[in-house]
Amino acid sequence: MLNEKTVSHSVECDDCPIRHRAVCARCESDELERLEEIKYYRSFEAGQTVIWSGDRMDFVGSVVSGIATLTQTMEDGRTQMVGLLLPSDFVGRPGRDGSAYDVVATTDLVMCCFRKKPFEAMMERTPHIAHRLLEMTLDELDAAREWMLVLGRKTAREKIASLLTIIARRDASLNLRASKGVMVFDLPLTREAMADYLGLTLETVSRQISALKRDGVISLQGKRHVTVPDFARLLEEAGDDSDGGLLA
Amino acid sequence: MLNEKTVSHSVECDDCPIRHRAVCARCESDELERLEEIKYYRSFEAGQTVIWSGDRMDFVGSVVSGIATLTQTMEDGRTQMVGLLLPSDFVGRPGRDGSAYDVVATTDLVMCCFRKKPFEAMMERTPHIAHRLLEMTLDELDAAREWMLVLGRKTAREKIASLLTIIARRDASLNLRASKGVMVFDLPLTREAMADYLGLTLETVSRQISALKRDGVISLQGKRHVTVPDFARLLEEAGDDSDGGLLA
DNA sequence: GAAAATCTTTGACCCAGATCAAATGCGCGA
DNA sequence: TCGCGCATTTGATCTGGGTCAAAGATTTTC
Repeated sequence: MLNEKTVSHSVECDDCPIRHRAVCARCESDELERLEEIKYYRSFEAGQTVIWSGDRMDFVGSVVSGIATLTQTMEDGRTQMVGLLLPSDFVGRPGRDGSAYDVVATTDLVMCCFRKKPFEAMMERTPHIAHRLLEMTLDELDAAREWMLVLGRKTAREKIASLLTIIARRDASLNLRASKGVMVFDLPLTREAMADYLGLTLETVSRQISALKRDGVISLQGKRHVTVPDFARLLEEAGDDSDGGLLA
Repeated sequence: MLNEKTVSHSVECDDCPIRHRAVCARCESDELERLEEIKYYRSFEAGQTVIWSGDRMDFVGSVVSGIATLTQTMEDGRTQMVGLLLPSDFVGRPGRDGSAYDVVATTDLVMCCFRKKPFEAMMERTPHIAHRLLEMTLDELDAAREWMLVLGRKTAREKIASLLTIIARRDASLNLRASKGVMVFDLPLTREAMADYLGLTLETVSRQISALKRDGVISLQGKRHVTVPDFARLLEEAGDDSDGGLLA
């Protein structure tokens, strides 16, 4: 049941929902035209693996819509999520052949891809792309380091609150809303995926979510739809001082 | 007792010990000359703070010799190390004013610095620098993600073994030796610093080091000098399959 | 629309690592 | 050489989160 497909109907970059945030964000219209020549779309269904760790990767690309996860696995099966890929995030690494991680679509996913060689060549001639990619990579590095604090030093309750904080923030920024007061959003992850992100077991995730609900920090409609009555309270529970610091 | 000093005696880039690994690695000699005009050296003593989190940073630079740490601290004092800066590693972020982390010299430290504005301007005109910086940032991102697996999923014993693995590898690569068989090196970190890196307490670090010693995985001469009789055995203890994967 | 397959919650118990506390070095200045 | 300060080790005890087990919920399949 392999349902990945290469979509042929071309979409104009001008109308692209991630036009101003992706790796192409800084491109002038002539540069965009050349990118348009080498791009193609791929769709994946929820649950499908986009790339296996160790696989040879002959493309790079951006998430256009949907959500994917980057995961590392030890031989004995322990797994750790090391990245959450949201629309506009970049997948793949110029200058390296294999993927170090599994990339899995957690929702239906559309990606804007470029074959690696032509993209690398284009990057050489187009500082706007290289510059934007550096900026995005530095942001990801900050996010990864922020996450190291979560994994290394926070309690289970703080970890859950931290994850909710991130998802709420990203959802707000995607929908151009402010990150304060009452916030409402959907959890794009199963309890197990949350556990893999947080370095916990799924049972602990479930228990801590119940506890936050009991204490009025959040309320749930169904299993996935979350209401946060007071975002500042959630931040407190996450152990973050009001500043924040995670990338948008 | 502030003993930082700006060293004025200029050192030729050609003779620089990090010439071929730092952000300037790809530069041609004319580019190097222009870099040489805007560079200056700073020295720090062991224990000194190079930059405080939140400080305005008006320079960027490379570690020339010595070791520094990047750490994050929560209001209640919990701290997590998020990076270990070794010779050739880059400090600071073009395009951002403040530092997000504390940078502390753990040994005597020499840095090759550039004022941020001139460096950013130079980066615009010099793709070799931007390209190398992107490459280094991608490597750091890989290292950070590798570390997320350590923090999130490994046991205390595996964490210690993982840290020893990294230090042994980096030491070997710096001294152009192979990462196999018998390895000997110095620990550049106190037990407390190791605990901050690993998300453990210093007592647990001490106990696990004693256990590895008891089991013959390592032996110690003094508190800091380590002998690993069989590196493959140490890798096993770290839970890594033989491949490795951490950056050099 | 009933059965199957998932996903989620909850309970009981256990253990790895934290916490609290006390020695034991070890280097350094007077 | 002595004694003070600091890093480290080791012991005793506690606990947050893991493990094992069993019900619910919710969605999918036919």
